[in-house]
Amino acid sequence: MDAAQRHDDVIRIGALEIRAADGLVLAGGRALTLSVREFGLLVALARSGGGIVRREDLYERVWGGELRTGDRSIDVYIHKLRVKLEEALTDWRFIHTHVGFGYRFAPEPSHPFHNAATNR
Amino acid sequence: MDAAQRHDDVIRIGALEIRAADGLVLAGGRALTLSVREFGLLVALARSGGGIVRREDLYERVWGGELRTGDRSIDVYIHKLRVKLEEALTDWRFIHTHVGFGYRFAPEPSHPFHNAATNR
DNA sequence: CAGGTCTTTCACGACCTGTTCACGGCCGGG
DNA sequence: CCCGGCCGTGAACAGGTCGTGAAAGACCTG
Repeated sequence: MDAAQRHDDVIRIGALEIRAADGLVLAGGRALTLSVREFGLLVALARSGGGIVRREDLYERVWGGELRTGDRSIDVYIHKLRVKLEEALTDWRFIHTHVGFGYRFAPEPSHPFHNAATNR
Repeated sequence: MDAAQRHDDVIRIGALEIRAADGLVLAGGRALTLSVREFGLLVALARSGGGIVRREDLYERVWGGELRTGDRSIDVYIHKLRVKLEEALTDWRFIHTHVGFGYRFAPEPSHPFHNAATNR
């Protein structure tokens, strides 16, 4: 049950509670202050059931229209979201980058209990 | 609605779950971080039903085009995949080399027992 | 208008990737 | 033995992708 659980328009993931209808996000009970883009991005990610969402799809769902080559809006807002989430729920990481694929939303402890940092 | 949950695109082999559509691979529940080539190679292997895949075929399916003589890309990425799989699922070997023929994908315990006790 | 907030764009740098080399082990044939 | 083909593996390299801080626009509100 750490996976996304859709209940009408209330999404619960980890210590996050997203009320899509109200435009409200609770992190561990406290309300987050998000901008429109930040909120849209969060909802789009949270609704993807832990799968990887391609940047093109994210852009289309949140911004509408097609993602132009060179547009870095997504990166910037992913960053902003990460900062706010991290600020609210320390030692949890929600947004994971999959280079060349897109982003994945899932709660994972930020401390690597079994370090696997061997990239390459 | 979010088209994300498609069972026809999910391959399950041993403790591996490959969501070909999402570009996502779960090893024992945890998400694996693969590059595009690594993922393509894994999918190509996993879709071969445990049979041996010739290097020429692998190259054509993953890289596209013909395998040039002297090209060692496949070897390198087979290695990278092995490392990541092994790191995620110790004591299981998935990629088996058949010298002169190609590679075969199947979960086998890394410590070969000759007992009949081995189920599958 | 003036000030504040939200978005987009820019610039720089760190990290990631795919490819190619280089070296060495394994193995069967001469 | 020695050789040559085949494969494992570490490393170098060039280019691409992504993270991030800050500037430049847009927008909204009184």
